[in-house]
This record gives sequence, C-alpha cells and structure tokens, in this order.
Amino acid sequence: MPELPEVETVRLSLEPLIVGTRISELKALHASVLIDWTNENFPGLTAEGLQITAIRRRGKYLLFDLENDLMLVAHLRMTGQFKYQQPPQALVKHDHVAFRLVSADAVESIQLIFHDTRRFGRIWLLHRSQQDRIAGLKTLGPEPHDPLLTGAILHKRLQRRAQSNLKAVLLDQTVIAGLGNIYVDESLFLSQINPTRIAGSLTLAECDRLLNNIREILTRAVHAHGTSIKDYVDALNVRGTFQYQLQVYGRGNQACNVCGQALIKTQLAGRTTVYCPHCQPLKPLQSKSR
DNA sequence: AGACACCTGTAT
DNA sequence: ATACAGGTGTCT
Repeated sequence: MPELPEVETVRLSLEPLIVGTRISELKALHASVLIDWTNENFPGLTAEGLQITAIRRRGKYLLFDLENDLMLVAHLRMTGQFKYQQPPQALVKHDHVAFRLVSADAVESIQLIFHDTRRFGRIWLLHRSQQDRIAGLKTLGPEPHDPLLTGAILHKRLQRRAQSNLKAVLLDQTVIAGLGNIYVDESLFLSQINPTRIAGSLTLAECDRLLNNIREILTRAVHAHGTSIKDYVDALNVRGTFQYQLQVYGRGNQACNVCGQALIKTQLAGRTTVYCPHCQPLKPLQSKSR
C-alpha cells in the first residue's frame, strides 16, 4: 500500500515518539519477517540495549539508526504497518515483530509492533556496512525532492529505458525513488501526459513539467498524511486524507474532474492504470508551437 | 517486457 | 469461485 507519502507520514509520526528511546527487547513472532544479519559479520552485536538515534526515509524504506552503527531497515510493501502502543497491548493476528522500547528517562515502557496482513513486508537488522546487501536499497534512484535532480536528469534516466512504457519506468524504483501506482497516475494526470507513451518519447519540457508535478503531488500528499483507501494508517492509527483529492486513481469509468469525459481504465506494466483520454492525449493538443 | 511468486482479505 | 489490492524479487 504505502508509497513515499505514506512512508514519510509513518516516519514523521514515529520520530518524536521513538528517537531517543532504547530497545530493551526485539522479538520476531514470525521468523521470515525479521532478517537479522548481525551475527554473520558482527557476532555478539544485538539491537537489545541500544538507543534509537534517528529515523530516516529513503524511497519507500524506513531507516532506524541505532547506536554502535547498527540499523533497522524496514519496507512495508503492501500492508505493513507500525503500531506504537503505550501502554503495551496484547498481540493480535498478523503482529510479526514486537519491540519493547524504554524512554530516555527509563520510565515509560513502549511497545512498537510491526503488523502485516499479507506478510510481504520485511525488517532487516544489520550493521551500517551491510546496507548494500539490500539490493532494492542499493540500486534506488534519486529522491524526487533531491535538489540535484532536474528535468534534464529525469529525461536522461527515461532515455535509458526509452522503449518501455512510461508507466512502467516511473514505477521502477531505480529510475526515481518512492512512486507507486497511485502517485504515478496522479502525477501523469496533473502533467497531462498519457501513461501509454514510451518513456523515450518525452520531451525535455515534458520532463520538467512531470518532475515539478511529481513534487507537487507528493508534497500535497504528505501534507494530507498520505492516502488511506483500505489499510493504510500511520503509527498512531491515524488515516490520511489524500484519497479525497485523487483525480484518477481508483476512478476508472468515472467523469474526469477537469473535462467530464469518462476516465479510461487499463492495464500497464501489470498494474491497473487510469487516465483521461482528453486531458492526457497521445499527441499533445497544443503542439502547434515551433 | 511479462508472468509468476510471495500472502491474506475483501468484493463481486 | 474468481478477481483484485498501495510492492518488489526472480525467472523466463
């Protein structure tokens, strides 16, 4: 479920609650969800007893920095969720990893649960030096808001997969980090670019516009605390509200909010894709200029 | 590039 | 019973 805005919202909700706390217990309730690499190269190192010094985000990954150069890296995939529970509560179905945290003054006992119905999500415990072993993290493309990323650079990155569907290329995390099915469709709609085009066909001007609109959509979505269609909530069980601003995602066959024409629903790159055939024409309407 | 796999829940 | 879901890794 979660894309960049949802992961960022989880990060923002956790940051004031857990940074500075100490992990007193880390327990895997389902073995496959917690991947512990510390013993392979750093026998004896454990997360237990260590303080959480920061929580960062890279693409759709959450990075918890611990003392002693250890890290916890988490990916929520489709239905993963962190639950901050203070006081601690009884475990429920699909709770897979349980943290007990102790506040900096050692007074409060906090429970942090990784809960995931579909169990696609993962948490890695590793030393900083082992980060590159997470292939998806190592090969991650630029952050959409990286000031070094420009329309020209996006254009160049699209050229590397020039013959592929634009939709597929924007979903590729090695091209640009953090976009998923919702925000690709919304960004393309705002940019008036047809998702069925091949990536190599975008002009430099279109890449400038697209990057600006990706940033605009992601910024708005973070301000709205993400999109909650079904499962997604932040670490305090709060739903986002960006679903009320969606223009195309989930609106197949409905009327376009801009022109009133029926939105097209199709499959691209194996994913349901919705766009407006009038507002996102294959041939730009205004391309009379030269 | 595309199919399939990983899982479970929900809607039709 | 079948299709589909906010993601990604692997194998044709």
